[in-house]
Amino acid sequence: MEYKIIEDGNQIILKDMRNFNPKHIFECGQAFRWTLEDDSSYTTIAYGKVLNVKREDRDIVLSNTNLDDFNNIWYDYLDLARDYDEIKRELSKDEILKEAIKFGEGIRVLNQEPFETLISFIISANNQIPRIKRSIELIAKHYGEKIEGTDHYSFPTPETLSKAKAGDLKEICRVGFRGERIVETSKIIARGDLDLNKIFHLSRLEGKDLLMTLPGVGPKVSDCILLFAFKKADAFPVDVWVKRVMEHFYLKEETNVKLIGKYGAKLFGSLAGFAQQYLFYYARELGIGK
DNA sequence: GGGCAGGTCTAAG
DNA sequence: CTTAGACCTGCC
Repeated sequence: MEYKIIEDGNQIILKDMRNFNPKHIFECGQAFRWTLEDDSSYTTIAYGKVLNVKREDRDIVLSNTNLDDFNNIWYDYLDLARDYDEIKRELSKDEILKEAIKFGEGIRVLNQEPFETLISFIISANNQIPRIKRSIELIAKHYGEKIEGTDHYSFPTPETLSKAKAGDLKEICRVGFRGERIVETSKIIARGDLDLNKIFHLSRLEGKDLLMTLPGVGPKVSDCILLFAFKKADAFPVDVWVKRVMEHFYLKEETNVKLIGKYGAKLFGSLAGFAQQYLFYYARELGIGK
């Protein structure tokens, strides 16, 4: 580990932290509960806690936390055990990825909570980031628990969401036609008919088959959940942006998403998920194909 | 006002 | 097994 960890009051400071750019990490479409503050730091609610993250020169400052939470929660959540220099070195053998990495050099893939990730990406279907974020905040506010001493709310449990009315989700939380899918999926999880934690021990393809039995979870959403919550780094979610960037730089012709998914998985192998994040950020920054 | 956005589901071919 | 159409919503 090339950086140093320092505890200072309610802060944890990662000294000389490389491969960690908050904008790249929190605005690359993998997480929806990070908000940009006036001081250009980012705040999130996860694992029932509120965390603020700020880059200060060469350091990353995590505020409103302590060493215990850092070790038990944030170290894994922020994927701090992973060697991104090595990943970038490997992926840079590909000339296009080498360019993409220049844009999103500070990207990391977060390890998020399974149920929240599941519901969040059901909401993401045929949707836009600002609206996805708003719906998730509204769901937390109406169905989650207030976090003591703050104005923030945790994301609700499967049990709570399984008792929600699809109509309320639609009218109050603005999720539209995804309301039924959210309730039905929550019921399946709450009943224990599908044990999400089991997926940690499955291969990507086995996990994908299991997730796709849930209402609202198709090929793209399942890959996102596998990558962002279950550490399946070989998952290669193909959304419209990845489709555009792959067609533009690699395939040179219109190609259906299923084929692009196979192509990416084969080309990038066990690092496909990281490649996808760099390419996604690159495509959006450049507005490729728009 | 019609079109479209970080897909999925359904009903057909 | 591949492929159109519909689908909530909010902003252009």
